[in-house]
Amino acid sequence: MRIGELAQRSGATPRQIRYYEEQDLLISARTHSNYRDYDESSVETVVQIRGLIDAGLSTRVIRVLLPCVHGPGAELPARPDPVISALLTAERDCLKDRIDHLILCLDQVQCYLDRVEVS
Amino acid sequence: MRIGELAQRSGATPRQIRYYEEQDLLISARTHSNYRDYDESSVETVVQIRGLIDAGLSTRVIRVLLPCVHGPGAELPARPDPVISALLTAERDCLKDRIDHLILCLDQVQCYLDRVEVS
DNA sequence: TTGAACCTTAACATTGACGTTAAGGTTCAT
DNA sequence: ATGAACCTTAACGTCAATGTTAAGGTTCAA
Repeated sequence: MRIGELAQRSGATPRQIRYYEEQDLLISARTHSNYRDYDESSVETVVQIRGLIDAGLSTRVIRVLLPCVHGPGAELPARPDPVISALLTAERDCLKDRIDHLILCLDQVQCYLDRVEVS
Repeated sequence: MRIGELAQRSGATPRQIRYYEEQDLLISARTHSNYRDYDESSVETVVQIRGLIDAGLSTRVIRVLLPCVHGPGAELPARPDPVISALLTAERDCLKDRIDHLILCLDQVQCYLDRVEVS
């Protein structure tokens, strides 16, 4: 599929998709006329990226996370890189903190809404 | 306390604190010499703001959330504004999605780390 | 075969959340 | 009473993620 369809189906803009490719989060084949050509799995990938970016992660971090975020069946690196592992461990801790904070925030917002609703 | 102390105790920079004030997330009294003057509760507030911004929320959203995020004992508006409520409801749903996404991501990163660790 | 709707690269513009610098006033220990 | 360490406003710089525009090539239905 071409970039327009991928954009529609993933909820991103073509500009964003091109940017993600530029940042090495995504690759594309090319048609004979140099149009980007995507397969079905790209939709899922772009949705993933959008979710992570919306969650506040940078493309730099996503670049590292993404290969590990394709389900428990994803390919493992032949020789696991300790630098990557350290980076991911740090990022995991960061994610935990972020999640805790958001949950706290969510609870408080919900609490507020409950009180307003009832009154 | 003055801005330097608040910065130290909250873990923010003076620049950030001034920015939050500019964005109406924070207010300050002034000394006779026009220095910003904060009370103890400001520390907590700035920490809150930092957490929310780190979590990916914008100051525009935080401006609405913040009055509702001061614990279950916070003051309720005299006449609850339906526009605010709607905004908060939308933001709550957004937070839920964000949290779900992050948890999924965390699980996958953890799963990856587990597999690398064991090998 | 043409024109509307797509695609390409390149480049400049914008936005949010700051950092940094400049030019000056304040506080306080010595 | 002075100098270091604070504070003020104002303004310009930066960075990531994206919008926007320009100048063109491609596809396809009428």
